Amino acid sequence: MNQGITEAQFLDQYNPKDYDSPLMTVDIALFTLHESTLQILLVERGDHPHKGRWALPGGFIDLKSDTELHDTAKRKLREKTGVDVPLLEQVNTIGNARRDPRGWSVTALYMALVPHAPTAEFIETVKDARWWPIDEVRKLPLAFDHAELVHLARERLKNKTAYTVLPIHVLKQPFSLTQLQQAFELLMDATLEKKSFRRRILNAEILEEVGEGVPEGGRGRPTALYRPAKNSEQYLFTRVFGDAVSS
Amino acid sequence: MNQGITEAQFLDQYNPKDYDSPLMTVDIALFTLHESTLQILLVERGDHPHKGRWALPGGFIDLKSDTELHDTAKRKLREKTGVDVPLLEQVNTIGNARRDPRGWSVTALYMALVPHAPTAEFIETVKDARWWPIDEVRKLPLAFDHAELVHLARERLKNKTAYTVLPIHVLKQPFSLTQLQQAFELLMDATLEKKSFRRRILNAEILEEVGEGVPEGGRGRPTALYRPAKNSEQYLFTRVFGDAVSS
DNA sequence: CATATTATTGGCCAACAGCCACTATATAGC
DNA sequence: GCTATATAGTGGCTGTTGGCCAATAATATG
Repeated sequence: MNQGITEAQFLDQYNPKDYDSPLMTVDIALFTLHESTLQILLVERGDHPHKGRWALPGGFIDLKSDTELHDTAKRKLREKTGVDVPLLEQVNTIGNARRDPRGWSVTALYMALVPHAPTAEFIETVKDARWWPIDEVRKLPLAFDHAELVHLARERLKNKTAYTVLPIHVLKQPFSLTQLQQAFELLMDATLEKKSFRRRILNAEILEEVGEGVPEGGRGRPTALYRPAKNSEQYLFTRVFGDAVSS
Repeated sequence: MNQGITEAQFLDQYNPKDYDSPLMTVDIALFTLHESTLQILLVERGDHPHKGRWALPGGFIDLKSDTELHDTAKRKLREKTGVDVPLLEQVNTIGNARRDPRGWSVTALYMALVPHAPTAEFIETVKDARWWPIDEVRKLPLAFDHAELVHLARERLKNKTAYTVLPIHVLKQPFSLTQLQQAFELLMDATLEKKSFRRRILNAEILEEVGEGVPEGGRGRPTALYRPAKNSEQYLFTRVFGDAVSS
C-alpha cells in the first residue's frame, strides 16, 4: 500500500477527499422540567431534507472551529438556547445507509438536562425552536430517525436519573422534598415511595435545610426547604435509587 | 439556502464531496479470558499512519457493503478472528481534530467479550494480530489514542460485568462456581466474597447443575459443575452484583 | 371549631450482603 | 492406614436497607 515511504511523505500525499466517507452529524436531546411536565427542545427544519419537520437541534461538525465532538454539540445548543450547557452526556451513535436520504449517515447523540428559566426568554426569540412536552412529541412529524433518537435519549434519562442526583441542580432553589420527589418521578417515569425517597435523599447528605415555605397547593402543613449542599457536586453520580421504583 | 425547490430536486443537486467531513472509523475492543488473565485483541499496523504500532482492530466504513455501523465492526472482527461476534456493545464515540495526523477524525468504539477457544487457531494464521494480556498493553506502543480507547472499554467491561451474567457464556462448559467466580473477579478487577457470590448466582436461577468434576489444582473436595440454564439468555442483563465488591 | 390538605415521622417486616468459622471430601506423603 | 493439606460448600449471625402504611403535625377554609 504505502511501502518504503516515511510517515511524513505519506501525510503529504494524503487527501481525505480521495475516499468515501459518511455524513457525520451531532444531535442533542435537551430536556427540561416545566409546569410539571418533561419537555424537550425541538427545531423546525428550514432546509431540505425533511424541510418543515421537527428535529433535534444539531448539525455538522465545523472542522475549522470545533476541536472536540462535543464542541459541536455545545455550539449548536448555544445558538438555540443562548446558554452554555455544562454537562453533556453521550447517549449513542447511530449510523446506517438509510437514515438520511443524502446517503450513509452517522450521528452522535448527546443528552442534557437544564433548568427552564435561563433559557426561556431566549428561545422565544429563536423563531424555529421551542420546548415540547415529551408526550406530545410522538404526535409530531419528526425528521429522519429522530423519533428513535428521542426515545433512546429518554430511556437514558430514566436510567441516568436513577443513578444520580441530577435533578437537584435543575429545580428552582430552594425546593421542598415534595417538589424534588416530583422531579425525580417525572424524569424516571415512575412512582417513588415517599418515606424511602426521603430516607435516601437525606441520608446522602447532599441537601442543606434553609427554612420553611408554603406547601404545594397553598394549604396544609408548611414544608421544609432545601438547597444543594456545597459538596453536592461530588455526589453527582452517587447512586440514589435502586429498584425502589414501581413501574 | 434551498428556497423554492422540492426535496427531489435538492437531492439531485446534492453531492457529499462538496462538504468537508471528518474521517469516520470504527474500533473494537475484543476481550477474552485465557489462562487466568484478561486478554485483548490487538493488531500491528502495516500501513501509515503509525505503521508498526499496535492498534485495536477496526477501520473505515465500507459505504457499499455495510448497512449499519456495527456491520463494519462485525466485518472487521470476522477478518481478524474468523468468528461472528454476536453481542457488540457500543462504548463511546470519540472525535476531535488531533487524534489522527490525517485530520479531524471520529471513531465509534465497540466492545465485546468472546470465549477463547473458537478464535485461537484462526488468530494464529492472521500474522499481524494476537491476544495480549491486558496488563502488558500499557507497555506497548499503541497507535493514535488507542491507549485511551482501551481504558474506556476496560472500564465499561468492569461495569457491564457487575450488571450482567455475561461471563457465563464465555467459560468452557461445564464450569464450577469457583471458576465462574474467578472469571467475574478478573472481569470486574475486584475480589468477591465466596458465600455472597454463590448466593446471588444460585438465587438468580440461571444455572443448571450437571454433575461433578475435579477441583482446581487436582486435589480437594470434588466440585459441582454447572451450565447455563435454558432460559438464561433472558437474564443476560439482570443485575447480579451490587456494591458487593472490595476494591 | 370541624374538616380537609399537605408534610413529616414511627415502626415493623422481609430481603439481602458481609463475615467467618465450620463441615465435607478429596489427594499426597509417610 | 493415618495425617496433613487443599479445595468445595454450608450455617448462622449481624447490620443495613427498602417497602409499607398508619400515626402525627401544622396549616387553610368555611
